[in-house]
Amino acid sequence: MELTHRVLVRNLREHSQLADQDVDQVTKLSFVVREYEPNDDLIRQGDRPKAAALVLSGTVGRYHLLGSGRRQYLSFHIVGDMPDAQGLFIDQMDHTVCAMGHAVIAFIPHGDVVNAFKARPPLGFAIWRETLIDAAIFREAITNNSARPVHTRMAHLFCELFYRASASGVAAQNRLDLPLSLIQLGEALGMAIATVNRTLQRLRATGSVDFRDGVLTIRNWDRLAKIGQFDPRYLHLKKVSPL
Amino acid sequence: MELTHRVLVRNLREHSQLADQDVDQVTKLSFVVREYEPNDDLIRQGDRPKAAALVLSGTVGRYHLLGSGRRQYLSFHIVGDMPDAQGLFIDQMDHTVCAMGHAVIAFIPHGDVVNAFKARPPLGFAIWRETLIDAAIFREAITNNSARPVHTRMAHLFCELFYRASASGVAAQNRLDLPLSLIQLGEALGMAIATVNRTLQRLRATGSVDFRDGVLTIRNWDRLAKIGQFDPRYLHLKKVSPL
DNA sequence: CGCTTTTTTGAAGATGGTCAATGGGTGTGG
DNA sequence: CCACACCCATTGACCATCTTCAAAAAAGCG
Repeated sequence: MELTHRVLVRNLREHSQLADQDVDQVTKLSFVVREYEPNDDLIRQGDRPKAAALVLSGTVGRYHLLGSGRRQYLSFHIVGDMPDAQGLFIDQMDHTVCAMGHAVIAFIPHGDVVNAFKARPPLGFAIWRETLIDAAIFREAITNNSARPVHTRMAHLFCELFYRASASGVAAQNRLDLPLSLIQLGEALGMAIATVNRTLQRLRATGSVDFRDGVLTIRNWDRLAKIGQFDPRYLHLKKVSPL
Repeated sequence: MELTHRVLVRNLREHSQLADQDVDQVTKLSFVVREYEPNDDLIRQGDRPKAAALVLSGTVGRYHLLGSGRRQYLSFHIVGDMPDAQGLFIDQMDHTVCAMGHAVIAFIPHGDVVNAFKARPPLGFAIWRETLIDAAIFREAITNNSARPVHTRMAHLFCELFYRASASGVAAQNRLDLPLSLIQLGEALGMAIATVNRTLQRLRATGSVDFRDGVLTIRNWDRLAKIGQFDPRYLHLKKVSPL
């Protein structure tokens, strides 16, 4: 089985049951692989994509571009995620998907995916579930950015990213590659850079996390989860216990 | 055709093409209708619903409950919306759905819906699209609450609600029933009540909108849309031009 | 090495939050 | 019918947080 197919199956199984026939169906999907450098856009706001992106490695982000030129990052994605699965049934992109660090992406033609659904509805439901979990992540981001103080907000984001990475098996022990600048972190959390920096220092001082040079290090998961008021149920993943 | 079926078909057609067979399939869905008073919860965080809610009349909202007891409203829904369509493929609710004003809701068993998908995939795709538009609304809320100053933020929410209501045909001319208190408005926009009140006054002073006693009145749509930096494309609806 | 970009720090200023008090409206019970 | 209670809206004053601005230090990069 091709890497692309393995990655997709593995990811869908983090939240859905797949029968052997579903897996067979996945292996019939065609695709092309492309590589991206940091800050490259994969799909732009306004585009009408004909293929769905699947992250094979690296980190990608989605963002809205505001009139002022500022970006609002909406979510971040790692191996196995399909950051633009919504493009399957929504013609025009309302946001942009970009590579945060170096990233390898497989593109699967929409037609192939839709045919797979018709042949194996449960496979369609699994991908549908994927988009629904996506929505749950957005909801949490609304709450996070609207109702939580800055240190809680940042801790929550770190928890989410580390938890999801653990579920995908890409978090080595207590470390995670997270190729973000403080500016980008601020554009995700709705804070000014100065605040990002100072908040980061406060969190560091609690001994729960460290984030520097694009690497997130978890020093005390329980403490971090507490600071971030993190309850992973909204991610709807099968049980994982980071650390 | 029953009211429930008509409402659903009408709403799906705001964004999707339905063939006659799809409509036939819709009429086979069974349902029960229930009424709710303001502030009643329809489905709670943690529930595992067995039926999907369809709004027949009134306004419902979705919210996260925070540790402090504060709510964060995530979105509001009107006739035709299925505020918990996600429950179809996600077992446990990660938020609560409640009636904002008096509301009439039809509940359609999940089994019926899934069978309909299998019989008519395009119908499934239409409902899938519905959930994807939902996600687009959440994304916009992230940006709205994270990156826009309070008056823009409030104007944007008013634009969205009025625009969607126009598309559904429930906005009478330039007025819309919006049974929200200032507290709830604040819990949606992430502002303190005092700020909500003062922001409302500022907007009123621009002559673009008025919101009082649960009624939203649009006085100058273009001006409001400009203040709110509102671009309706993210709603993915067929063309509508309010006013 | 010089250049750019990012991180760090400081200080001033503004926006919005908190707190507290007032008033209007509605519903209930005496 | 009035008194009271309660909820919601309104307003003012004060204060905290975060933003903005500016500048220095540190880190990549040709």
